[in-house]
Amino acid sequence: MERGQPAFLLAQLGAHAANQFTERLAVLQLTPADAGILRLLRVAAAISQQELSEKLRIHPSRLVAILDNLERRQLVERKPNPNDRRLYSLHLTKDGGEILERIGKVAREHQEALLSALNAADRKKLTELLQQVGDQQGLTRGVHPGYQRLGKTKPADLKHS
Amino acid sequence: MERGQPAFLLAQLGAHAANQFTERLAVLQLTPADAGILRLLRVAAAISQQELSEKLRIHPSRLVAILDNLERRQLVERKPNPNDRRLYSLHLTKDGGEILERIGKVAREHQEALLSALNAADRKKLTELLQQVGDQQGLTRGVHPGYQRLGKTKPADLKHS
DNA sequence: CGAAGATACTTTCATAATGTAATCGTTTAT
DNA sequence: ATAAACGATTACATTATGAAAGTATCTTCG
Repeated sequence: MERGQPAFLLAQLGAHAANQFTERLAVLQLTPADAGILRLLRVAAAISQQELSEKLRIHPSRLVAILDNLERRQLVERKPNPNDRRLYSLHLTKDGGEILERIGKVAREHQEALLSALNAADRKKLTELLQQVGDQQGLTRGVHPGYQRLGKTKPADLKHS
Repeated sequence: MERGQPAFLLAQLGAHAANQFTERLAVLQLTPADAGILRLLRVAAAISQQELSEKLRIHPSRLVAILDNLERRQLVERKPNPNDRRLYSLHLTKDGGEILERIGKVAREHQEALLSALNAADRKKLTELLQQVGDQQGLTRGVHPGYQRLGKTKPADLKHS
């Protein structure tokens, strides 16, 4: 909770980085969740909504609307799964692949702007340290935990005037 | 947007750190906002709600309920400001000071758990690097930007079936 | 002085985010 | 074949949050 404490700095900078990236993505009319989905579909094509929701920790019911939107914009396609008609087989479209490249460009610009204070050696060192901490903390590489409500603040808010 | 990219790692770890800290605070029946307020009141006693909302970037109308809660729990006190009866003069109570110490303890435990992968030298290095980046990015030391909706995602969600 | 405007806090209201549970069609197991 | 399980979807409740109006107070200026 103090100014120079690394844990606080991490939370502070992490939020800042996420905010900045969110702003940049908005130019492409995308949210971070959208980008995460597109990125995952590139390497894990044909997965179902269930699998997608598990991997990205997005609630299945929320995923519906997100995919509706991405599909309407022709970035993603829901194909029927021949083996099981309950499941969809999700795929990146051509447009989806193209926008993914633009996302990559945005991400590189974002990172460059974010780390402009550091030289190459320092960036490398920072990356290593973060990676070590992340690994030890059991974070899945490439999956942003989001900021979901976890323990949902206990109702210490009894409202009796 | 890739696995080993420092910007992503930063956002990912920052969210993780914030989540973990939020969980630990919940044990004390406090939210991060509560903790931020208590901490600020220790060093900036007698400020008004207006000032508080500006410093912590909390919407004034939201602050009302938060302070109602803290005051009901006797952690904070709204004293009248003799010079201007529109303003409150906010103060930490004795209980507030005590819980602040417990918050400090929780924060230290949190940080220790978070950085257990790193030795002292690495922690120092990490802190320096984060500080450099944070300063260059214009972040106010000690103020968490929160995750407020910034540009509010453009309505690319025209719902025309 | 006293009216007009600004300011601080509070309240009300509209909207958005997100989770729970029910629903529908399909598949699997007995 | 029937029951249970499952994936996707929808409906609904809850919560978060900001915009704006309301109330009291202060300041400014005629």
